Amino acid sequence: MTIRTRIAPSPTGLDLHIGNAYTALINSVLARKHGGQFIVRIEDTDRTRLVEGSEQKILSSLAWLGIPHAEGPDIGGPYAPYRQSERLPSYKTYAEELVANGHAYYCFCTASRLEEMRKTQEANKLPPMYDGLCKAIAPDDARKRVAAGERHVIRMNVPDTGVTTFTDLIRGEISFENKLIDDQVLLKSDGYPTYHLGVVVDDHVMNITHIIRGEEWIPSTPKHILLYRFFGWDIPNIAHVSVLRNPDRSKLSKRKNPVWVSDYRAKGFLPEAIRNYLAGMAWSYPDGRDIFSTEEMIGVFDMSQLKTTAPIFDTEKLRWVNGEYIRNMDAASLRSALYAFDSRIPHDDALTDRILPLVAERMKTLAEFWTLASFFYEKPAETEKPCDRNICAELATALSHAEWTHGAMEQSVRTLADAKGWKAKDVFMQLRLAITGKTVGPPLLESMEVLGKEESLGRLSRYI
RNA sequence: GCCCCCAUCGUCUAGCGGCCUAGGACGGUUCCUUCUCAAGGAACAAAUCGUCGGUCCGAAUCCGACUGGGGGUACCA
Repeated sequence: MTIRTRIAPSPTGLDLHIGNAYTALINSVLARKHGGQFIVRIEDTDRTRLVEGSEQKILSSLAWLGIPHAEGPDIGGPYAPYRQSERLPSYKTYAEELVANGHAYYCFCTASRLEEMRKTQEANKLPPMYDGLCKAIAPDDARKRVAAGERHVIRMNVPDTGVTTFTDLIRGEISFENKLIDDQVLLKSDGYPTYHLGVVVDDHVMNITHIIRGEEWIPSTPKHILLYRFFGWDIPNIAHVSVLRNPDRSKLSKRKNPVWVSDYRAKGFLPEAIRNYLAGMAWSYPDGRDIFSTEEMIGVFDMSQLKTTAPIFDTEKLRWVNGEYIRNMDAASLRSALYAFDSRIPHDDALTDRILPLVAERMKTLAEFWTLASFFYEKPAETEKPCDRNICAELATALSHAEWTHGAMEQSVRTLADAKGWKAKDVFMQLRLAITGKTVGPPLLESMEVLGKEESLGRLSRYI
């Protein structure tokens, strides 16, 4: 049997959540390792939280990240449609089937009654659960009320005795007492399924073999197990990966951290670096190295080695990983990544290729290119510190006679400093300020070589 | 409240009963290199393996309790 995995994001955010990217990567790696398929299914069943354009963002971020899918709403596939809002009749049929054989029932309770019920339960320190009022309605009566158009939902009929157990691929056996499982709503009054019905039906119908999702879903898994049993379906393999956390240890949230993939893209992170970092959050490379490609990961990936502890998303380490990738990139790739990232960079390949060796090892993100290299393109408006007129004048004279190579220029600067009894360090700093406008940056003389004699001396002369 | 998951340096982790006086990486500190900043090299600091009990000749590794952290408790996913 071919392995089929999936992610099922709901289009309720601005973009692909980094946590979704993390589970997507793991799902994708497992499928690829076994020559299977990784699919994307959009779970747009919450009409109130739907965000315009979210689905497109999710799909494009997934593509940008380099996590390709075999089937999805954008490219179709043998199990289309891949958008739950387009599969409504299916859920209704399955829910009705459950009602017919007693595993679910119609519920006519209003929102206000449910709210009151919960308040009472809370006051009495009871777990907030549906009290089963509508379960007592005779099936014929319930059917008549539905036929008459009364507003209703369909709830699953959870047995009130026994234990539901499942084996998590990375956590082992997990059990829940049935009496603590709520009679979950399966079909909402607007005709849309809840997550629980939708996910079970579609995972079955789409032949998903491995469900890999965040650990926040562990408590609802017994409901899903029960549904598989009610339907008489085989239960797929299930694994819950840890959630990513904020530095304060709470679940990663947009209030405390950037959570959208586009945030990281905008900050100048590379997709391969993000994938590498995310992979390291979930799993350790067998030989302990921190830098590895997704292809290398696929080669040695083992589900049972997935982490059980929820890691803190460490932006510093991500920056380091990104820097490693930038340093190891070939010039052409880095060049085009930069052009795509920052529109201010002129598409002058020859010039870019002369600048890159000077700045690439100083960058941790693509965004840092401009802060490091803008002086190559724009005359610095003013320096951070005032330049010494006398030193600048002497430098201009000395350099105007020097051969325009960094070696010769260095000789000339050092000779001047010696002759005048100035500290070479100070002279270099004056020159740096005059040329680049900053106290830090790429190697000065090499930079001046790129800038050219005329431009360099021109900048220097402004301070004379 | 109730249910569930988790627990090794600040952070990410290696470790799956003896190889551990606990190894690596990020970050930090110091030094080398050096025209600045990086990168690179060297070194240092940093974990009584959450606590307490067991099991065992032997436990970071197995079991239990507790504590701590996290998650879930919706006609949200």
